[in-house]
Amino acid sequence: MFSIGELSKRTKVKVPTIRYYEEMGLLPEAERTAGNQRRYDTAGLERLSFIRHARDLGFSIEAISSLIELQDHPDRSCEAATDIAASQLADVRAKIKRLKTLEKELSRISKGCDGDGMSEDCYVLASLADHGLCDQEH
Amino acid sequence: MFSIGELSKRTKVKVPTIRYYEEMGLLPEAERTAGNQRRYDTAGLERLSFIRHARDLGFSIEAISSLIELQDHPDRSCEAATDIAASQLADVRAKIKRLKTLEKELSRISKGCDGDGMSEDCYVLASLADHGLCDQEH
DNA sequence: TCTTGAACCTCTAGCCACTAGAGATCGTAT
DNA sequence: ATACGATCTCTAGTGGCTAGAGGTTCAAGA
Repeated sequence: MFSIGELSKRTKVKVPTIRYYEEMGLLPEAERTAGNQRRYDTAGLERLSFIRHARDLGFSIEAISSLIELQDHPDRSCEAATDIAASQLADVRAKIKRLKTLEKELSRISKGCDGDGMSEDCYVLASLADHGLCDQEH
Repeated sequence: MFSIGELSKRTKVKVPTIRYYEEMGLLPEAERTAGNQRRYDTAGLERLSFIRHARDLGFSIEAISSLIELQDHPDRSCEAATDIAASQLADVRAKIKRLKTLEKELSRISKGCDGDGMSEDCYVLASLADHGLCDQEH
């Protein structure tokens, strides 16, 4: 049994975040000492590691909630879990696509400036003021 | 002179968002009718278009604030504006990089499942539980 | 001129996933 | 026994809006 600080160190999840996860129902309510401090065992450690890994991969708290539920009901869990992962993947791909469009536009705008600093018309500002100067929609 | 609703239609920025921008200082306080309703002219329209375009490109409210200040002080503005745009570009590129790592990992995890749905060990759940199964850090 | 009714006003609260801080209590080492 | 770091709960703040309540104003039609 170890403290929340120890759990935090081992998982690299900050202490208030652990409490937040408990409040959100991602972690079961921890056992307490006589003095009301939380104590954890390896089960808690594993669950928090799972949560952290999923968060790192961009899964929402809600999605993680679903995944945790699925862990507890192994029948049909794989299909549903794969769905959630696939949806997360689609999300990530959509974000990449959008960001690539932005990258193109921003690098075009940035390059447009001659770096002179003395020109009375700044291409960056002009581009932002007038969407017509853009290559694509974004 | 036109109403906030008209401005909203022309810029495709929602009415509460316009009020929010005013509160945040991105838009100057609008003139008012005798009955306290906001009225705008083309100057307001242009500034809001600028803001919307910059937001679409992912600039933060704070960055836009700086850009607007620069508009009003044309000396040295180009250098500073280019800096802000470059920093935004770097941000976007960093995000793309991170998302690409996630994409790889997620597609690997998703493919790991045989789609059977009957296997007692779900690869998605196993992968999330054990970071050691991952190819890379993320 | 009067009456609708859509558009407007302000204010508060909610979203997500935390983060920060106050002020009090606990646990452990000396 | 004391010190002091770790923990507790609670509230509020972050960014960039969005939603809703409850009240007022504007403009068009009768």
